[in-house]
Amino acid sequence: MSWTDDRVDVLKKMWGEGQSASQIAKELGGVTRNAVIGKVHRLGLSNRAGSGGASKPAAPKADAKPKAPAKPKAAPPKANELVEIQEPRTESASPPPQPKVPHARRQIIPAGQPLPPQPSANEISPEALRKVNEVEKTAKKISLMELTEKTCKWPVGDPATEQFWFCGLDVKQGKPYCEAHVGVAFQPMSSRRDRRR
DNA sequence: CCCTGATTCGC
DNA sequence: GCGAATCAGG
Repeated sequence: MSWTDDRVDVLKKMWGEGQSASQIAKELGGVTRNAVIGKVHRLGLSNRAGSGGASKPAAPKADAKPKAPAKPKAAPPKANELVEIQEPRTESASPPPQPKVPHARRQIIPAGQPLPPQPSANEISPEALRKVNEVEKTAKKISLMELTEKTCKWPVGDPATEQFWFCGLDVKQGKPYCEAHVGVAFQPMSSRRDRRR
């Protein structure tokens, strides 16, 4: 495969959108992410700015924020616009939505066997715990059979009841759990030491 | 282990 | 110009 004009076009577009080199490579096909990165450099748009020209050495402030949406597809209508703040609580006093699942986390753990890591008296960062609780709401709640090498295997609930499922979110690479659950699963472990090759 | 981009250097 | 190998970091 060679860098035809339109392929370079796709490259530029995607790179501009903040797509990763590997994603671009996948999209294009026939090239590796290395090829993409190499090309990106040769095109001189290594710095996710490219547009405009004015290649500035960039400010020393290397502050990369999580990419801005940047969807200049449609020109934003400007001028006289009234920002109307919709007061969420008008006359429509709809009953409080209760997607609340009969979860209810008891203090006592029924199981008698190798229940999962389940945080005990351990001191886990409140941040991590907060995150987990949040994750449990958005969890995919998959079943045992649906577990794969890439799904969080963090169990929720009591296996003896119907309210039992596995998190199922994307794992945190290598780990058996998603990011949040890895957090409470094993915080310890000495920090990774310098990995020399 | 997975992934990112950056660089190098033989082709 | 190209991109695999390698580097450096998350």
